[in-house]
Amino acid sequence: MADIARLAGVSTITVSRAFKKPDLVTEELRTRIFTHAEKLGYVPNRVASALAGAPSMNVVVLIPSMTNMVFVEMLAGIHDVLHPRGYQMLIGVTRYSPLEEERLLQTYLEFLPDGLLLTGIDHLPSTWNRLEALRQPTVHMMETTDRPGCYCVGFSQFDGGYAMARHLLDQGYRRIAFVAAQLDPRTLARADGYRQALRDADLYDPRRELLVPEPSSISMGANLLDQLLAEAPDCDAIFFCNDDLAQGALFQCQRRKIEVPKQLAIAGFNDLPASGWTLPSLTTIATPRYQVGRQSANLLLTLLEGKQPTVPTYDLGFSLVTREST
Amino acid sequence: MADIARLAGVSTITVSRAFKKPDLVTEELRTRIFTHAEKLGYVPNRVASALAGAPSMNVVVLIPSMTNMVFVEMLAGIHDVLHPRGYQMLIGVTRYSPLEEERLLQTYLEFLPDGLLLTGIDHLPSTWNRLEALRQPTVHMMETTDRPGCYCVGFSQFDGGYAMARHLLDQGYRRIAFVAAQLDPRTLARADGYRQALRDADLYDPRRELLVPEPSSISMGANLLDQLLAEAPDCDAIFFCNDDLAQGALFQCQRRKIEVPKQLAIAGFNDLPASGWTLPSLTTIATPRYQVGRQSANLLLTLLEGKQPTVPTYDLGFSLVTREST
DNA sequence: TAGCAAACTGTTATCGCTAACATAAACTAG
DNA sequence: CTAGTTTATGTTAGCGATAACAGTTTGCTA
Repeated sequence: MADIARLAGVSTITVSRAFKKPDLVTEELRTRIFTHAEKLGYVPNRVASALAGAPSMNVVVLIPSMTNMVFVEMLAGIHDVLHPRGYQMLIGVTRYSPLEEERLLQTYLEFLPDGLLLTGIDHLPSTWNRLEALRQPTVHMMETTDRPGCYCVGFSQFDGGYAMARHLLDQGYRRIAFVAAQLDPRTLARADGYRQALRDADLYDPRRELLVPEPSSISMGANLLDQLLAEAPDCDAIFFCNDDLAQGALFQCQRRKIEVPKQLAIAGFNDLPASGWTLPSLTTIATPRYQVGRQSANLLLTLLEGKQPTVPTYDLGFSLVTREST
Repeated sequence: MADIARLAGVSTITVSRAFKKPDLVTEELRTRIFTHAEKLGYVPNRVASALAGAPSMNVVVLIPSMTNMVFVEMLAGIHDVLHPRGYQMLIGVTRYSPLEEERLLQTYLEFLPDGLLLTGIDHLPSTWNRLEALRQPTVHMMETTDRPGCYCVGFSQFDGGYAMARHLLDQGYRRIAFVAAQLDPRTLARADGYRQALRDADLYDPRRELLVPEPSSISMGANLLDQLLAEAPDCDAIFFCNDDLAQGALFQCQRRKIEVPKQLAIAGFNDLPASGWTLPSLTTIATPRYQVGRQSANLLLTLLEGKQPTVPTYDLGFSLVTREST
């Protein structure tokens, strides 16, 4: 920067301004500065920039897992909004642990992020306290809450669970099971929605619930189908907490020659790309995770500009996708 | 830091050392320093640290796409190695464009990364030049090359394509088609492998190739199956350039009541989790993308420590997974 | 045309930390 | 017991940029 300044016959602050606040510098000087910068192969130093008080252009993004497509698509949405605005994501993986989240937060604050994007609203009390003390804005993704002063973008996982259970009831199923793995807060909220719907219809039976803490996957879905049918062979529909499990169950039904939906209905959650193509195609809840990412990033950008968003919470909803499996 | 130093009755450099080079500070002082740091809620400032010459602890990772599970799993591997060592990933998405890659490189260098992880070896000449001029080490992922001074971790995409075509020939198929989308360099290398194998068997026929530049997906796989069978109805096997397309084709075959592999064999590439579960299960090439991520990160760490790795290139290979679809 | 505001550029003082060198104390060898 | 070495800490001087304030010039109004 000093070199450019010397060659262009200006002070370094003018070079700085030519790049960061171009309208404060006359066009002539600006072009002169840019010419010399080009010639010298100048690469601005964001680290120095951040130390001197400019925004670091870093945004911390904490997600539970990087191998779960749902969060990856959310990441893609965030990236598509932040990248054109010059922001970098610092991605942290909490492995579904609030404690790990707290640790990551601690570490990432060292990078002077301009803002934070966290998954979910189930943080440790100490995490909440720290977040409130920060001057950096935070947006919580994938769920909604009424907690005051908390910005979030998501949808009601409970309502999603309720809607699917309601759909199964509407289709005439009466012995509806719920199967879940990777029991994170969102999964549990879906379970609560399911329970409420079945209780409302006076058809709830805890023996038709199968919850395991292991990570979910297609093969886990196949396993859990077998396990559930062994324990509760009379059920006529199974609501899986996500499409991975449901797809695994569908494949296993094909192998076991269980006719879906005739003998057994299968439903999932999330609407992954393959879910419309399986045989039978999978009834599921389509969730707007890419949009959650985009909207969260946009909300954060609003906050970073110091503006007050019109509302603190965006409920992006979900939609029931009725297909052949129910 | 100055506050801690004052309270602990030492100079700031000693505080710095207590954190960064603990063995240079007596245990007594160290505990005194840590106690006060804790009490004050001290959060180190990595930005200042990087400006003063310490490593920035940032590693730039450029991948073509964030919605392709192959690259995401590679990312996961990188993350699993770098995170425990305190490094952050700055993730850039090139959208399969070398030009965009060059631009991203330019931008990310502003963050003073300690090292770079790039996907593939097809960079612009200007990108290669710039990389060679950098003092930061670079590792190229997913492919291998003999280019001198170039570190890479991957496997031969050509050999993968060849191996699958060879497998189909061995199974007795004689009219083997190749279908690809998203024509990136790795896909084209697989195509070359396929061609070579068929030419070696004197069975190559360009009319059985269908290459489209659009992104690949399950539904694209279904489309391309229809398209190929319309143009070349006599083929007895189709080698899809990846499992997404192959899965889409399998689903479409089920719908069209085309018996796989009796009437038509289907093969893919990558071995995605679902590929072992489809009906019929999918013959494919299992690629070590998670391991490529891990090994690349490890190689980079070696270089970051200033050590010379034993070899510049790691060929992690691949394996043919023979299943029901062929 | 005085008087003042707006537009542009410059000066100075950091931001928080660490490299490099300097010093002091403790140890070692012959 | 001296001289050289090691170990532990301190001093000084930046790293490369920007904020805040200070000039200087230009333009406009009455």
